[in-house]
Amino acid sequence: MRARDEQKENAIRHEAMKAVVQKGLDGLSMQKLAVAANVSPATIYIYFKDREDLIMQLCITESERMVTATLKDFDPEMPFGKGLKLQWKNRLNYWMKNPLEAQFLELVRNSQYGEKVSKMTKREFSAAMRKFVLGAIERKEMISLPAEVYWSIAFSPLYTLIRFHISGKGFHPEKKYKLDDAQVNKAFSLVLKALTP
Amino acid sequence: MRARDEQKENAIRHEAMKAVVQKGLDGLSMQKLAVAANVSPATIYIYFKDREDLIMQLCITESERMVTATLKDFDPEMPFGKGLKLQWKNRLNYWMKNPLEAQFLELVRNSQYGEKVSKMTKREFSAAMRKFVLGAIERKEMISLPAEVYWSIAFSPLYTLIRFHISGKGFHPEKKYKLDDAQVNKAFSLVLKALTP
DNA sequence: TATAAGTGAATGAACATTCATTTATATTTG
DNA sequence: CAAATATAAATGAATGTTCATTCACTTATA
Repeated sequence: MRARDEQKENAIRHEAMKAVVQKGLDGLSMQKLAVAANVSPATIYIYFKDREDLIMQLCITESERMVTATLKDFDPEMPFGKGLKLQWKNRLNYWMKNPLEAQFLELVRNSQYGEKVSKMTKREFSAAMRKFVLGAIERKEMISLPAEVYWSIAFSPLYTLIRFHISGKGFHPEKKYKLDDAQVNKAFSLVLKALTP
Repeated sequence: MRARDEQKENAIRHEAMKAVVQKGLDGLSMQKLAVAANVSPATIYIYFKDREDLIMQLCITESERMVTATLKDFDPEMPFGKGLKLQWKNRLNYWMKNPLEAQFLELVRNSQYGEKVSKMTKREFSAAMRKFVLGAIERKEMISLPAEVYWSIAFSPLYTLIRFHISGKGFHPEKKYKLDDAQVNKAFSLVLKALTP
């Protein structure tokens, strides 16, 4: 028996994400992907059932990596301020170190496959987040809020800043926008001010 | 001379946005669009140069409608709290009354056409926003912040809540999420708390 | 030597766009 | 006012391209 060449699968996965991020989901052509990954189109179908399966497998792998990165050193029993800060750090870190993968995930989530992807979300993850928030409310470290309102205040400013950074486009058209620690810390302190009693 | 049938153009525009929102940008097929709008494929090319022009024209028309809606009753010299509240109201209103159009714009902005679209953004609009914020800082009604950090706190929670509402998916998988006035007001008050000295 | 990896060429469907005509109507002409 | 004409709207079929996927075959190796 001949063994699978792991490098081939890696090349396919990497070039597929690159194509999607650079040219949109419909820019992912199986024939062009084969050329980019230096394999035959038929080879892709050894590793993936079809085009949709390829996209879904990439999502599954990357979602898991992202969840793992996001939960690094995190404990749902942490004090609120410390836990939220760690969440910001982990999420920011994942984006900065994996911009291609993070953008790929975001693109697919905003696409017609968004439904399918959201069904693969880890239970473990939302459970930890829920426990963290409920504990914080109980201990009066945080005000009581509907989960969606909490999330919108706690994390959407961070993701908005990250998107500004990745695109390089802020509100000063002449120069490239760059997110720095000072801005992250400032935004975080405002969010904390909003969420604490 | 034969006059153009305005209803045909409207049908094309409407069905195009519907297709994009329902099936993604690559789900917009000119031949299927012709069937949906009840015209010949060739007719579409009377009104629009090509597929990309169609998408861009839709963006231009809708961006203008959105800017107009957002600036309704707004004056950059308004007191900060009042002005920000009106902004929230106008933006929320536009989304609730034009979910199809708003989702279309968002989808195209997140796509490979995003670059092109952002170049069409109204000067008038950003000028008004800048004046509003600078005035508020000057009068000490708002803390001084980099524009991007300000925007991320001031508006991204609103858009996040709107996206929850439109998708119907919040953090309770069993029931449909619905954004109500109480939640908007709560989120707004937290944002205001974060941004005021 | 058996088996699965890997291939290049082929297939048929869907795609954006064009073209040779036909159709409706605003304007001109009698 | 009515018939003729000019003009652009509107069309269905056709064009050439690109697409995802398959298949008969070759290659590497356990």
